[in-house]
Amino acid sequence: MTMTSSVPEPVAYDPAAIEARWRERWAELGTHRTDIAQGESPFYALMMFPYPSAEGLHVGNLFAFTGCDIYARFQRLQGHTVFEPLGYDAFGIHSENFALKVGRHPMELIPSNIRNFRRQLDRAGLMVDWSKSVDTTDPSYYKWTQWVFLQLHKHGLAYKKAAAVNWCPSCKTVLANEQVVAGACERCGTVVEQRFLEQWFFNISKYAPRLLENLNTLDWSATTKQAQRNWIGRSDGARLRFAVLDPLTDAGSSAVSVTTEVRSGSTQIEVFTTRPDTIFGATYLVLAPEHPLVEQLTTPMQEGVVREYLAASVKQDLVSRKTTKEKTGEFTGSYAVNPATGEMIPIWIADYVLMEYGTGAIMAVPGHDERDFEFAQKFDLPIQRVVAGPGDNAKTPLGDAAYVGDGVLVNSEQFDGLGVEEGKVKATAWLASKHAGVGVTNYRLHDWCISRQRYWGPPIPIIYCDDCGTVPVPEDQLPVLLPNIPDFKPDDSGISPLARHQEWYRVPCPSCGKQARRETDVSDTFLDSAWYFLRYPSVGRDDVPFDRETTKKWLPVTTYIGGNEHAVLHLLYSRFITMVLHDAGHLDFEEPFTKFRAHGLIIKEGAKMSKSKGNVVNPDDFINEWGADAFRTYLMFLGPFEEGGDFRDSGISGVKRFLDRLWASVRDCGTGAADDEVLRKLHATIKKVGEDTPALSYNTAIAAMMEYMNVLRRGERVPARAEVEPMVQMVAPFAPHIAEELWEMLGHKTSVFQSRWPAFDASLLTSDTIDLVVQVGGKTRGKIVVAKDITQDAALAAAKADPVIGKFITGEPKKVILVPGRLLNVVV
RNA sequence: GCGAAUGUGGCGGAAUUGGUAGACGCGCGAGACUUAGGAUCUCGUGCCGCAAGGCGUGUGGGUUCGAGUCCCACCUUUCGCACCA
Repeated sequence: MTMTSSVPEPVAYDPAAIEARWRERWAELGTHRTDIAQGESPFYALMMFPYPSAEGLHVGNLFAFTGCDIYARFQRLQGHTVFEPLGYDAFGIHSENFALKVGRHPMELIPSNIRNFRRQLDRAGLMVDWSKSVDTTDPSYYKWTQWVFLQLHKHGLAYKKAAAVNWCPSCKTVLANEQVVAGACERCGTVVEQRFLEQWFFNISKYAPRLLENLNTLDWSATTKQAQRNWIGRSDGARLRFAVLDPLTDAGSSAVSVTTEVRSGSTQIEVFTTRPDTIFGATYLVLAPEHPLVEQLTTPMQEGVVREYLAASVKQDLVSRKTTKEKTGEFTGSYAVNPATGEMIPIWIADYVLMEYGTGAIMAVPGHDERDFEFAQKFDLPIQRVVAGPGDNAKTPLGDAAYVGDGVLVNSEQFDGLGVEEGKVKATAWLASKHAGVGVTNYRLHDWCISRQRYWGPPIPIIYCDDCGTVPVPEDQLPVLLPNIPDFKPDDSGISPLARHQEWYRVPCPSCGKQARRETDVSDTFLDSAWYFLRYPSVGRDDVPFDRETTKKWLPVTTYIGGNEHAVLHLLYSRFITMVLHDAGHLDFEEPFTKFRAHGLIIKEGAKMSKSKGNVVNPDDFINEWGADAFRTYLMFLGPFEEGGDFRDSGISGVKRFLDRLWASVRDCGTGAADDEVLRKLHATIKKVGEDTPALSYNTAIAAMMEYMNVLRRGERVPARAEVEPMVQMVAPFAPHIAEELWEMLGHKTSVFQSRWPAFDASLLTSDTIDLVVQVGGKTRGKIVVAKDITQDAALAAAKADPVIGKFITGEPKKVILVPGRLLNVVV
């Protein structure tokens, strides 16, 4: 070292130069490549792959990726072989709509978007192994997406049916239920219409019980699990059968004598209820307008009004149907028999009953269901109390609202006096014994419609042959390439743009060789992303979607970090596809993500960042001005990772100052012995950062390192090398470029990420004396320095002797409480 | 309506099992060094008060020697689901 005489200008921290240098070195040395075959102690750190938009990387993307990257880098310092891949989810309506808007073809737009994303991602300092990336629009990828479809088809889990589907008139495509938000298209906000189209569905509802059950075994964010539980929507109840009276014979006469036995052979209406205990209060039935029995049950007298009602309800869009509180309906003219009371009850139709749920028919118990009550009031139908709440009896009038609370059954013959829960069980058993019902569990989860009448997706690998019917494309003929067509704009026909291209869809039948035609719909983007994590480790293998041995070694994913906006879409579909592939013998695990953590949202000035608000932060600008290390660290410092935080432009300066000080500390550090007090703080910091980082408590980990820096440099002291070296390792996951540079400055020849996380010396963290807090009458009055194991009497004496505290202790204490190592409370 | 969160200085946010509320950072104030400072460093910074002291974690009660933390009743904001029988 050259010193004294002419003092040389100290080398300042120059993020731009350092970061460029380490980007190159990492690429050169392949630092971020994971040896998939040799990996010992494999650790698969997954982040949700982005949609490569034309706008480029969003701060929200970087927040998520950085959080995952820190976790992954920390695990690497713990000695794991970490695999951190990233790819692009580039198919889908979003890309296609954008391409249409700017008048370019997605096939040329997406690659340029990806290049831009890659440029931005490279600057962020992620430890991503780019040799194992995926692009869902690449035939070498979607070949296997089509393969996944074929596996479902092979196992009877993919089927085609004409169904009322959600149709977005603006995007001109079918939407999954999950993509309809409050009756409007999730993407463009247009009100969704009902249409009847032939669609491919995946039978995910069959897996509902398992998807629900398995949640208990997963280490996932509680909010995410809860969202999935709600979405799967289990409810326990019963299916009950109501015999319909023959309108010609029974209903015509005024003195109807009805047997309480359900007569076999007669028309029956099956309902689903969660309240079989209230069967004695069922005073009418309601069918959904689309219910198949409506036509048969409508009497000639009611035909006119029913028809009118049906016509109106079909026209009505789903929004008003699903959100209007005002009840509407019509009487069909027919009656059914309440199997419990034997009474004749009218059958109505109303659109507050949904065909998609349960059986599409309900028994109405207006006394104990708010919706039924409202309907009964409006149409003057009988309301019967069968549950008595506290203070009520069988005769207490219901007033102006249904009673939905707990209580005991009344007006229910042999069930009178039973509690609601017991009543459910006994009533179900009784009805079952009369062959009028059976206890069942119902799920809200619907089958997954995967057909999209659009262009920008993987063609569904199916061929229709007049002789052979629906024929799956043989696996050895995959991929079914998406043709490059100029006219990819969808129209109103409900038919995919691919259907305009005979040269593409006309193919020989794989089975008989006769002229046949391809399915012209493409599959939902969520199918692309439902299996991508299986592909990463096996990227490069063209013969299999995922290599058996590699998959065994690397999956399930060790830790998945992503946004909670995918709690019920992507995450549920991924679990489903994994389960199916497991059942088909392709995987030996059935849950793809052992641990999942949802990160929070970055907001700005109290609002979500959006172009319309003009509060979008461009990561490039910040990285140019402050460096990627400061930007990363700031993103993690502004709030708890799992909650997100408020991005303030001025906040980053504090983090930059911290890195400047760290830089100067290493640059100037001496070879002398470490100071004892500093060393104690260092080891406490190693402990804290080592605990907070894997807990994703990044903000407090950074705060702890800042605190240490304050101690380290207090009074402009020159730190010792031993005091700063572990600090470089601790900061490395957060600010990898500067850490590498400082590590090198300290004389190391290999990457800091080849080192091991510093160990802390527990013996340095304990001391013989402690600061004992003294309270008098519960109020804190000060603290005294005493021996760690001081007795209560000695502590009291010391407190009395303290000039400040002592004056509060007047007279003989009533009570003295010593919490060893913490505090003394003197009650006077 | 149902479900899940949330509420702490001027601001973002810290606080083991109940045990010094406000760590860390921004901002702000004072000072040092400077031709200069939007650089750097030092000190200060919850509120009221000259002080002693008092008051302070959405509101109102409660338990406790002691409550941001536990219990009861409300209120705020956010997110998810929403006529799911």
